[in-house]
Amino acid sequence: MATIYDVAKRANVSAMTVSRVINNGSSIKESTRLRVEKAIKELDYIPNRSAQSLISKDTKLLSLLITDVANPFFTSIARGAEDKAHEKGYQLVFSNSDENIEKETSYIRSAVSRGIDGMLLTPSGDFSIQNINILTKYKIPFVLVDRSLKGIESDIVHGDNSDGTKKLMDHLFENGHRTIGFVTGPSSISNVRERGDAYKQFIKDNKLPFNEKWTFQTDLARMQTLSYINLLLEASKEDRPTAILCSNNFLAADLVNNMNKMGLHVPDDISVVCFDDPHAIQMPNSFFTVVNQPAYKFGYTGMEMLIDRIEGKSGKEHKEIVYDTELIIRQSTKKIN
Amino acid sequence: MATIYDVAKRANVSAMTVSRVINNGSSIKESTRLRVEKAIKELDYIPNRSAQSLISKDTKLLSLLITDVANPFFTSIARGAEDKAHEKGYQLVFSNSDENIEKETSYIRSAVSRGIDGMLLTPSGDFSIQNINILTKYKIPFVLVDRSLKGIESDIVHGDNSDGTKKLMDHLFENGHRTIGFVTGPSSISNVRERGDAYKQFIKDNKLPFNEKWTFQTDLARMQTLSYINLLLEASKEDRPTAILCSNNFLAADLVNNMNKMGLHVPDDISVVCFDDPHAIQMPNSFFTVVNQPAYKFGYTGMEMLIDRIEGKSGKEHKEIVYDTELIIRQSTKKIN
DNA sequence: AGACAAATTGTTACCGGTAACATAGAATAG
DNA sequence: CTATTCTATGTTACCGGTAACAATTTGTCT
Repeated sequence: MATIYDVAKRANVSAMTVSRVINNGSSIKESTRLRVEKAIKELDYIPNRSAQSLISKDTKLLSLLITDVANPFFTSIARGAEDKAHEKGYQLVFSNSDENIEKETSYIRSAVSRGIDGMLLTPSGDFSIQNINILTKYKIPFVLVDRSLKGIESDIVHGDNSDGTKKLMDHLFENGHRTIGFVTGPSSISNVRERGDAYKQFIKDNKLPFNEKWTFQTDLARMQTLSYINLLLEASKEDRPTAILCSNNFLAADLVNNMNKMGLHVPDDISVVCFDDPHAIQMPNSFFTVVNQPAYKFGYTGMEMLIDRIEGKSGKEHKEIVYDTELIIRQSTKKIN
Repeated sequence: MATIYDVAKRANVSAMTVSRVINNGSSIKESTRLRVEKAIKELDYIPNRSAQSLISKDTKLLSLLITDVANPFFTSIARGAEDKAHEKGYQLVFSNSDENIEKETSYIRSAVSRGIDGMLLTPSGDFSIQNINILTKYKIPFVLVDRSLKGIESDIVHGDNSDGTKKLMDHLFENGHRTIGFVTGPSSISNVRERGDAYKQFIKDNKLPFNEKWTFQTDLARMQTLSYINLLLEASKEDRPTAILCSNNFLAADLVNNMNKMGLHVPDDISVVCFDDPHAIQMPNSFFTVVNQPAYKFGYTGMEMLIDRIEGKSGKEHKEIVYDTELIIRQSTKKIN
């Protein structure tokens, strides 16, 4: 690997002059510049970023910490984030926390160690605050995506969870559903809470029957929807909810896959709706009725906010961007009498 | 940001001793180790990887260069690659080349500049060889995924394209299809060639009618399937293929989406099959009949090969891993008389 | 106790860049 | 024609670690 000294020697100048040529520093004689550029080309010289970072304190490296790229929602975030990062000359390290706080901690520590310039992240839950504190301690700018953190002031991009939930509930209500179940994640996640609150609010506002039993809270990493399904199967048909709201696409896919296995049919036996499309691209014959969030924009805009902050282009106060959701009616819901 | 010298001063030892404690170097007195560890904790010291890399010549950073994370096939590769990388203590920079050679070049150059230890990549096409040469020049280990490169010897993971194509064609043939169209990408991509060859071979072997007209080659980035559909619509029903083989999931989704818009129905008017699922997770009511490749394994195993090579655990000869494909029959195909 | 080996810790130099300051030669001014 | 200011380039030191070697302390053995 050629170093700046190799180039310097070959061009018969000092390393400093080479450095100036590379960073189009001031006052280089044309003939010198040409000689240096020739040497650079001949040696295929590429500057060593570690050495540069050691001085400049920046790395042009950003970190994207999401729970799982395989989830199309996060895939789109990742794609959006990478697009903006690339646009601005940054590169992106990505990590999957799998909703696991230890994994999150370890990723954040290595990101800091690597000297990343900033981080775009979806915290696994409120306990992630301890991890955020590492970032704060090291003065590393960060932007939250999709989930806020109790008591943490920061730039953030997310969707309108209350309104999204309401859209889903409205749709079910308009289709005759009155007993609506709720399958969701751990309440340490802000959007789970917000969606849960909106769900309860809707039930209250519309004086729907409420039975704690039909609310099922599960781990987002290994969703145990089967036990919920067993509960459904044990209940008499009249007691059963006629529709279920899932707070998350993966949960919904898992739920319906398992329902099929157990002989419960969607939407004939029960309607199912959820947040976020379970597929990244537009598909013919899509199944789920969803409230979709502009995940790509989450990533793209979040990254933009992050870079603005890194480059000192944002004010002291923190920005919050809330995107509208869009109801897409498909095959997983059905009108009932 | 605390440095090793800050820790050293606080613990009343030399920087070297701190370094030894961190890397559990030999012979440190227990009392010293404790004192140093205390100082590390108190200062929240995290070693600076740029400084370490400058000496060690490694960065524990790997690069994953794929064409598009948003494509579920690549999403799964990314997830598999990240899992293995994390297991082995590496972090992953990811980039989307979008089948664009210039983008690929620029990504590779910055990866080299960054001092990545190795690269896992899906080259955009045979012209990517010039980019591979940069890696070779800098002696950076790499592993190819999904696509090989004419005349380049390297570690590689991919699926069995010929057999996969044959499975798809067999399925169509068994369902009565005789005139089968082919929608594919540019022939500079190895798997496109292999699938195309297998397609032609099948037609020859089974003495099926062949009409060049029903083979459509398009850019994988902006797929212009509409013009193909217009061709179909112009032809009389008898001349039209009764089934189409797409060499790629995105192409198939785009094709069918556009067909729906134009009033051609799948599978009633025409059957469609393709390589790779257009969704990353198992979905109820999936639409496409596909030949699936174990994309996650592509990423996971590819990364394993890469790390083995980096760490000098692989022999001189290059390894090629070929995975079997799996035919999954769903709704996009139909038996005809 | 003295000699030597082992254990523990320190010193120096260097990795590959660049900031800050220094210097030589050319251009401009008086 | 000398003083002064640019212009172009070089020198030195340092970023934060660690390898290699040096020095000191402690332990072991006869």
